[in-house]
Amino acid sequence: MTADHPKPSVTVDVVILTLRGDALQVLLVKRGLMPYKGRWAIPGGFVRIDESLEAAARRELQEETNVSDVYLEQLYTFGDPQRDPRGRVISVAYIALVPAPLAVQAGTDAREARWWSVNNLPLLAFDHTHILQYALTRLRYKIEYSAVGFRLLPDTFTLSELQRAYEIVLNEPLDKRNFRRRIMEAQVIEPTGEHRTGEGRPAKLYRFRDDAVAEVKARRLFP
Amino acid sequence: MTADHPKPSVTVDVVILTLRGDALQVLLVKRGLMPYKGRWAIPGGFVRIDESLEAAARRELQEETNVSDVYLEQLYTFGDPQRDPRGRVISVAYIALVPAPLAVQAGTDAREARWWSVNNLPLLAFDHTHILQYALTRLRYKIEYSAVGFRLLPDTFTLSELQRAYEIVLNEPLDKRNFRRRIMEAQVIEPTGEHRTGEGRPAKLYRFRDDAVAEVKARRLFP
DNA sequence: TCAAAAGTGTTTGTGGTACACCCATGG
DNA sequence: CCATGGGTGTACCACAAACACTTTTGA
Repeated sequence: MTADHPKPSVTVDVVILTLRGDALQVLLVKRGLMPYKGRWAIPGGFVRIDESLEAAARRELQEETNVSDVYLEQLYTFGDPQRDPRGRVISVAYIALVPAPLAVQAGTDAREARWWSVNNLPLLAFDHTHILQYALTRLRYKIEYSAVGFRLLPDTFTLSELQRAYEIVLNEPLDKRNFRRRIMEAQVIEPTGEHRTGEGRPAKLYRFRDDAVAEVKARRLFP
Repeated sequence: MTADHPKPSVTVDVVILTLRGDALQVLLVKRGLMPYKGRWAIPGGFVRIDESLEAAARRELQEETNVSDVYLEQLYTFGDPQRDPRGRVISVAYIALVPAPLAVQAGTDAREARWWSVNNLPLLAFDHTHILQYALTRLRYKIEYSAVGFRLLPDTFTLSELQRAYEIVLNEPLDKRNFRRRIMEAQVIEPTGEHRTGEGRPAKLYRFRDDAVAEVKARRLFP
């Protein structure tokens, strides 16, 4: 094999999302080099020749956040020939969901990196605005019929915290009783036996059940 | 830019599906070269340096089937370093849905190409069995909540033909009255005014309405 | 007039949605 | 004892699923 034609470069870009301060936030890095120097961008980098795509994505994630064992899903591959002015670069984009409190300080290296609310984003480099919008569409869609919402929370959480997470992602208020009933019926969480104390009545803590069937069938368009 | 590290090769592979003889069928080509010489494979090829991924997929599709204007959707990108024994090859896989009667003879060039029922497949080259299974899962999933099923039928069709298409893809029988009621309520098709004559009572012909809202919201896991 | 496929309504059950009050704790 | 957030049940409505017979044509 080994085509005699020129090969494109392949990168992975990882849309890292978390919940912070009642908002869905995304981690962006400031570009220090041309092109788009000074613009904010989705973190990413070249795929090494002997590393799988997911491994490359996890490596980028680790470099930026120091967290591992997070939800990671391939989003889409962007391959427009004009998307990078330097030449042909194909980007395999991933979504990562980081539990809220683990999303501590980002950017251990020299690069400037910070969290941005998805409701208040800067101008991004390359086609990254497009990639990010696609990621948000996918997340909002997926959270409705699977249990990815849990991946935005720590191991244990209260039902109110879980409901709040769903409300932030879906950007709409949810009914407390209906929310609780459905989530209990779905049997995707179990009580830890602990309680979280604070202002007001202490709340039961729950954890996600790893053995749970976390998907629900879509309503059929046709019977 | 242009990394100084070695670059992977990038191919597109197109899972071309159609309905033939009451079965869902996929177009496969027989490999004439090593590796996997003599094995059947999903048609594909290298992405040219100045061509988008979708353009590459359409080019492959055209080379194999001589049809254009068909449904084409990016499926997933497969990038395991070991998936091709010749070296690092990343494959961006697409699904194409070809209308039943247009799916005429495939393979204009010297290569051997033929349709295979997805229920009776040969041993495939590379990780193509995996790619194909993933494509079928996606199709079956998607046909339940969107209107892609129409893309397997010609421009005009009867309700019985449409129902049969759904039954084949979903691999389960559907109730005739419920099927007709729902599809009419969804307002995704309209009568052409013509009839198809044959054995038994002539059937009304319908066409798909391009302006139709062809997606349905998934049932929420949580309210 | 028979075979073959097209076409058509109703009933019953389940699940979704809307809605308001009492409980446990800390200050 | 009061403020704060946690926790609980029911009634109504809409949609999904199950089900069998009549109609139209060609042979």
